[in-house]
Amino acid sequence: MARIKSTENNSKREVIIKEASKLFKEKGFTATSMRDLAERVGVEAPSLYNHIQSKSELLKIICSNVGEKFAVKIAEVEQIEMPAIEKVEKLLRFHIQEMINYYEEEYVSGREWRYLKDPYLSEYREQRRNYRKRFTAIIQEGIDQKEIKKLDANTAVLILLNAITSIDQWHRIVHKVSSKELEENIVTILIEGLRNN
Amino acid sequence: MARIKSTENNSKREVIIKEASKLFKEKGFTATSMRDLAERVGVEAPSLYNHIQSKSELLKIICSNVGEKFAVKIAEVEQIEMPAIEKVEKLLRFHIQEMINYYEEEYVSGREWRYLKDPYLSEYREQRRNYRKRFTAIIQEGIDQKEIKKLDANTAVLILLNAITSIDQWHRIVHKVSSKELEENIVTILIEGLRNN
DNA sequence: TCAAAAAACTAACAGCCGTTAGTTTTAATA
DNA sequence: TATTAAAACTAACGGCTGTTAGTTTTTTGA
Repeated sequence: MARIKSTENNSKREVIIKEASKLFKEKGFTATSMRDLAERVGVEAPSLYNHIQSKSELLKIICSNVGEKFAVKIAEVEQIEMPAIEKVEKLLRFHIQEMINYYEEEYVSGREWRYLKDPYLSEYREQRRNYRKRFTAIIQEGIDQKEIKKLDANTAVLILLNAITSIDQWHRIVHKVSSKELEENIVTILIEGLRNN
Repeated sequence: MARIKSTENNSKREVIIKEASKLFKEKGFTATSMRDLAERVGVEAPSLYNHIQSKSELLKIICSNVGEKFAVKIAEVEQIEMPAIEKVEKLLRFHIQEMINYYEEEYVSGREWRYLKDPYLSEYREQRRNYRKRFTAIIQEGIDQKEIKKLDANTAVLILLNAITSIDQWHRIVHKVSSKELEENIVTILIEGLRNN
């Protein structure tokens, strides 16, 4: 009979995933070895395989957790009735908060996803495409409503997303300015850049 | 007696560096093997070592070429007498042009530099710090002159630089919109975001 | 307390890595 | 054309990779 997994088991798995996120962020996915990871967890490398299937699975878990969150968020924002520019602002603030609170996971899912293996690679690519497409539609709506400057919506989305998600010095800024101030700074630059005055 | 290196020799070395840039961009530095590179160049792996010293040296060359360009450019911009916001615009346009014309090298130097080995790693880090510092000073000048909104200059610099240099889909946008239009879109969003109206 | 399951361990695998040594072929120079 | 340097080749190295097999230890549940 299959036993219910104990909380100890679950939390160990989570420790591994958390530690993998940190290492993948620090050294990059390819440059991180299972022996590196094992050392951080305090165990020999083969023991990891009692909790996970493969190195690749770790990346997959990290990426799909993040992907799922953004899929949920954009669906939520789409349904609210508000000006497009405010929807954009809502999404930006969400991105910033996620970066502040789940920095390693966000960073890894943003920059190391290309080391996913098929079929997960294709899935993740599709998920990203889908997210960008829906974000682009919101921006286009804002342009049509003259809330947002006339510009190429695709370009705008790439600029916005990359401006936030690919900063590898969050810790440095967050130490210097408060996270609230940081959020306001970013939103100011990017939203005022879009807004049609 | 040392012979003068033939142009054939020089161009071969350049071919290797160019091909390395493409591969490091495509697969990442760590995931690229010397055998991969050799295959692209049309040669066996050990033959590469007649032209270069190590894999690491390739990354160093790519990064320091890019770094040098930006060091020269910011020194040039600093010496021109013009409003700070226009200096920022000049730098942004330069970044965009470099991304359009030397995409692989820019991408690699922006995202793979962390795999440099000391002492090059420290050098490069210092060079980046220096560049950001001088860029920050220009933005601070703009804030003091009330050309630029009151915000944290450090944050602003990170946002600006990352917005442009970490886009991994340049080819996709450049195919859709002309490079001139692309430049104007980006400058519009980012400069209007900074400008104090 | 005893049986069973979970999770740790050691040993080892096949394969790839960057690179060197030594040799042969190609190309340039006198 | 003969000499010499440059650049290609093959073979091989020590080391690291993710992972499996098999075994021992620890923890769990009755």
